[in-house]
Amino acid sequence: MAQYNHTAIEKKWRENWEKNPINVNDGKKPKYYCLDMFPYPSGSGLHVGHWRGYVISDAWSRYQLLKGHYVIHPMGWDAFGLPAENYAIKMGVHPAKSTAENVANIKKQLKEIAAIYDWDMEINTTDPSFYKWTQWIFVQMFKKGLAYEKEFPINWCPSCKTGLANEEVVNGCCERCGSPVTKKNLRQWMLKITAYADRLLNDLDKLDWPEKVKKMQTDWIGKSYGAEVDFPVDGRDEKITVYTTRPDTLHGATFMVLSPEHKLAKSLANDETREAVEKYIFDASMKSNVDRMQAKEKTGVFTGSYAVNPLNGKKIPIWLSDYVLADYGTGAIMCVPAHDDRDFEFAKKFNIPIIQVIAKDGKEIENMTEAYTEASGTMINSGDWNGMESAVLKKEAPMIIEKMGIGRKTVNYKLRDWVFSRQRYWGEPIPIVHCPKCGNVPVPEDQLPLKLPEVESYQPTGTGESPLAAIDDWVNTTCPCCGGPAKRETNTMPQWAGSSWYFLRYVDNKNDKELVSKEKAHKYLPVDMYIGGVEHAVLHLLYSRFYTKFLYDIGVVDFDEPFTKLFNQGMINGKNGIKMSKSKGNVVSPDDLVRDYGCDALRLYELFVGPPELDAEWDDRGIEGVARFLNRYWNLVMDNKDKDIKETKEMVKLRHKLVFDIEQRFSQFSLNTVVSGFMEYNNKLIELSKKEGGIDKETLRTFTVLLSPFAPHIAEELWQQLGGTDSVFHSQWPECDEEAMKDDEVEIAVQINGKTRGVVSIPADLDREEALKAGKAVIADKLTGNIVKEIYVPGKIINIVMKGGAV
RNA sequence: GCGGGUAUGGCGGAAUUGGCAGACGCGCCAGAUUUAGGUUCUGGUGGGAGACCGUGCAGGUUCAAGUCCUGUUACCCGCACCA
Repeated sequence: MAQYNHTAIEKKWRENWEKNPINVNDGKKPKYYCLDMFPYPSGSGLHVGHWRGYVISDAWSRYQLLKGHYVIHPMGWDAFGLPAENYAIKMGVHPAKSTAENVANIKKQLKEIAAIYDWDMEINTTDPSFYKWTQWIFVQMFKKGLAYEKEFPINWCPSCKTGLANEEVVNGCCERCGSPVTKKNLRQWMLKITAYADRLLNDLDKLDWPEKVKKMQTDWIGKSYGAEVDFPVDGRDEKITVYTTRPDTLHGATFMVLSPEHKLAKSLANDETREAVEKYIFDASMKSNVDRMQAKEKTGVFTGSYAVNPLNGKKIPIWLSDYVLADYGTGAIMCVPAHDDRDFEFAKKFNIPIIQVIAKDGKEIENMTEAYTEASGTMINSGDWNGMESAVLKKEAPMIIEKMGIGRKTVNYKLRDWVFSRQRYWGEPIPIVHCPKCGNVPVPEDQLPLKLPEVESYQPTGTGESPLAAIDDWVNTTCPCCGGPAKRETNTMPQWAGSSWYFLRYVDNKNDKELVSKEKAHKYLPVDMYIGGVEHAVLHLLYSRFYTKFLYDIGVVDFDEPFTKLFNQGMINGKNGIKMSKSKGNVVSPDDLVRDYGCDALRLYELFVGPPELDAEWDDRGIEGVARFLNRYWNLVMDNKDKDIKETKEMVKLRHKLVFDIEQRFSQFSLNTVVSGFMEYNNKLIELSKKEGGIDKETLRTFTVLLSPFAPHIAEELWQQLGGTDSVFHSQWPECDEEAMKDDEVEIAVQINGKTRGVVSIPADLDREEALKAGKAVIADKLTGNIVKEIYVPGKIINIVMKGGAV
């Protein structure tokens, strides 16, 4: 058997498409924007796992192209930030240099995929013409009061020597390097993402995104409804306000706990408790996130002061404990040990009374061993509230409290404002000038971009100052407002700054007047399909939504959600599900596979390896299967292209079934079964061709068009071989005629008591009586009992329910 | 602890959504071609001599369950003292 020469064919068409682009904007076709999450130019290059997402998005893009769209399918580089900078430091070169080299290398590798990227749209976040607009957006946010300065203890990565956003801390460790995160008191630039919390939450409903991601964002925003209650401090003027979601249990509060960072914490101590209180506060300040999270047992210290329950006047002790977070709610809680697990544990440990206020199963629990946390049951031990249903009271209590003047209804969010400055070199300089007279003044827009200066030592200092702070003649400047001496902000932006809006820039990447023209934004955006890994669920994907909403508010774009549909592809792992990494030595490079089997075969195998949304294990041997398939299909077409086979009914039927199956699976994103479908139908065609002496050209052309989004080179070549004059990608995606694929005869199973005993071939529309007769004839010898019931589902099954007799 | 996912041959995985479980591929076995190996081609391949048994486990609904319901186990992922 002949072998097709993938090397020659792929080279031929690669060059041809370069000269005659297949995806052209004629201004008439509807647009379809299919976007990949852009890569950061790492030094280790692409492995087969990276290919997967790019192959999925390219197959989808070509499918949209064949369906008559002008497809926006761009690619660019997320080149600022920690990974790029850490790599540069490791290699001992300037990040600008290593980044440029890595971009060139990955671009070369990316071209091997043969995706229909429009390289005229290419962007790079480190390009001043790009980050001019990243800075511009920051200035707009500053003007609207959404970018502000604040000094407080932030998450600090001692290894990366920079502050981190909440979203960048994973299990108490740095998202990038895995080092345990500590706290550091630093002056920071913050973005007020919390101002958008409700919109970010509510608008999730409009998105066609995986439920998992929506859920992660919902949880991250963490909206809760409850009440603030003011507890006077006994014998003093101050009040301590607590936040609770269970105001119904207010009568059961037997103590109060403040976080050690609470502003009243120290002052609540008396001469007896002062030493212990100050020690506890100091110890807590020394603990890292990881220590604090991993604490197995609750710790705490009594302050010596009491609060007064405003509802019933009872005095309750005030404690300090680090299980209360300083920056959530009010940093203080009322504790109802009978109805909260944590409070229960704390009360048990420190012998604090436990008062049950909700009856469980109608009664009070004797010898309580765990908290009763359900909001269901009748109120007891609750004064006026006795006899009410806790579920009802839970909703009404905030209003009752508000009327009494002892508190108010309120909502809370887990979402915090975004720590936006980094004490690193390789990022966009924050375009702010600190003037002793005028305060913080943004760099005037006509002076943007504020270029990142050349620096001798770009290594992080670890002092909380960025390396830029060492460049005196850059730091010292004049105030744009008053002209007096002033200093530049020396922190840089996080990597997420550029990636939060890059997708807007592709469609107008050379515009030096605007971030994107209104006209183009309206015409080409938002993104219809966004493809990438799930790891950005609460990082990039949340930040991008925030940026888009802001740009919508200031009139830059006319939509407020950036990505209409999102698809998360699964990861590709090495043997035994071990993540591919250089250190494990299990990285599979696509380069050799392309050389040996061809780009088309690798593209198919990337999809065939498993359901695209699930993780998969890479096994090199599997690629042989798709390579064999391509070769068999090649031979089938080459054998038949010069024969003049007339189409038979059988061929027409098969053709329409093929179109139906592929279309259905493709549109549902079941790409692994699309590939198996090609194999299945190829086998059927080969069989049919043997039976009938060949296959008609129309069927082969149809198959070839369907195959083209997946294996573009071989499809293009065979399309020409079958007489195509224009590119296969300028042909039409075939449509299925459901009438034409209907079978006259169907094979259906004949069962006795649900167990298959035979198969009968009958006309598809045969009536019940006839069908049952035919079915029973097949299994006549087994019908030895009394027939109780006969089931016939046309096209599906015959089932004879029988009592007695040998089955 | 809370939330989500997964469980089917030796392996990766199919199953038109309740209708012949194991499509398709890998691997394996046999045969053909070849001096031989590789490639390619043809056939076979869940278990069991068998009646039959088989979709993590135990029940249930149904004429019929991988699919629906109840309970349960294991693994993976996300969040994690958010009051």
